[in-house]
Amino acid sequence: MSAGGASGGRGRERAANAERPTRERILYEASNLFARQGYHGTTTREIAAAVGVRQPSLFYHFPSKGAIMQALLASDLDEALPFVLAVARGRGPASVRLYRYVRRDVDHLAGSPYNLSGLYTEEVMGDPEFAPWARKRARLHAAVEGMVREGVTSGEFVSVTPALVREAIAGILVRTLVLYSGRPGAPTKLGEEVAAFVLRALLSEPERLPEIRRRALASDV
Amino acid sequence: MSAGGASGGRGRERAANAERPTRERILYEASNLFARQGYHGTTTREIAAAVGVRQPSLFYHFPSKGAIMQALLASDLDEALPFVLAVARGRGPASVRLYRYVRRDVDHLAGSPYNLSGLYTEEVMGDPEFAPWARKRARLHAAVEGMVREGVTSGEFVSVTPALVREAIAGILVRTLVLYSGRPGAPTKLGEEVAAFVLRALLSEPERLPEIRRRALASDV
DNA sequence: ATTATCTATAGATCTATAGATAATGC
DNA sequence: ATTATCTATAGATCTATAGATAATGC
Repeated sequence: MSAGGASGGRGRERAANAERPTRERILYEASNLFARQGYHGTTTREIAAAVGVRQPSLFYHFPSKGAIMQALLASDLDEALPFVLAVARGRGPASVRLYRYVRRDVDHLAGSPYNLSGLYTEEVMGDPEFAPWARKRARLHAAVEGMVREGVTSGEFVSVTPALVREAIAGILVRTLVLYSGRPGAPTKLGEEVAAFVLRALLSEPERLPEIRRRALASDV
Repeated sequence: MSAGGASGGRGRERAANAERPTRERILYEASNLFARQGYHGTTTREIAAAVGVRQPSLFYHFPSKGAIMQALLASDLDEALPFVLAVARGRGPASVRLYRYVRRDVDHLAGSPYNLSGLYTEEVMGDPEFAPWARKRARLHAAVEGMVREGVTSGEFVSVTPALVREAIAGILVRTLVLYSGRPGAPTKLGEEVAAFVLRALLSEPERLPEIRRRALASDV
């Protein structure tokens, strides 16, 4: 992900520094500070200090503080949203598709080089500056809610309030992120465990879980 | 709360205003702004505007912006923590106790006059100014994790990572709060639905849920 | 005298810009 | 010439204090 370069042919950014490019380090340190202190609770001075440069140097790499957040949002949503939409529209039982979504999202989030747990807070999602990402996030949530609703309609899932479950899933993802994002030591089967937790909570016949898990694995390429 | 009469003769707080005391309105409006914009993303000027007073007037009622947050934290934690500790230490199966905790916490949070969903964010819990409340919150989490661990040990619950489930439960509570706190229209059985969701996810024998629910109801006074 | 508000503003930030400086690439 | 950093600082906040003002209670 990092190797290819996000924006085409930059090619000479390692001028005075043989290690990771400053731009990457800004994103990394900012993501950790946003996670711990919130977006508005983090100053550009703190980000710069964590990176080891002076505060104005950030603005050589990003036009504004908000642009740092937007780069982090893009790094997650531009990959996560297409996947969820594809899974949600796919064929097969809602249970298998929801399992695939949860497992993949957890592993993707936990495996990110950044700590993404400060991105999907109300202070960010409710800020007009980030409205385009809030809309993407809403589409993702709608897709999840749709899968839950399908499962309830077909009888695969017990009778639950889809909107409530959608939020519950979002809450689980965000908090497991708080525990494990960016740090090592995350259980290798984190995605499996969280997906199993969610599916057990929903299935009318929980004994189907191993079968669902098998089918989800089979549909990965 | 005490409605109706043109102007009652309670204390002397109704000096120039027959409605709810300014202090209460500050807490109410601040809680909504904190929920939508975060603590650091909300200015004292915005709080004052929502209340309908000038910015410095807030400081007649609270010594600082942080004191507003602390009053909100106290309104929740000073009631929630003793309850969880009592339930966690109580006798009976872990399943019944966890059910009671989740149901009661959800209903308590959703029924609060304030919107409490902006309180338990990292930007607040990680701020040294609110460290005493973060510690109370940590004790609450430890009690929840303890109940999960007991259930796993006794075989009542399937084999899960207690710390992960503790965070998942916290995430579910926070997000359902985002949906329903402060507003009307919350399902009357919100606490029951969320508690059932969590217990289904954990129980080795999900068919025990109705029995657990019955026993939880019975142990309420 | 007490309660509750207001206007005015001090002092401390915080983001972002301007312009200088140094190192590398051609 | 380009890349990347620095110092200095402008301009816009934001929290909190000082002191005036008005209404009510005794």
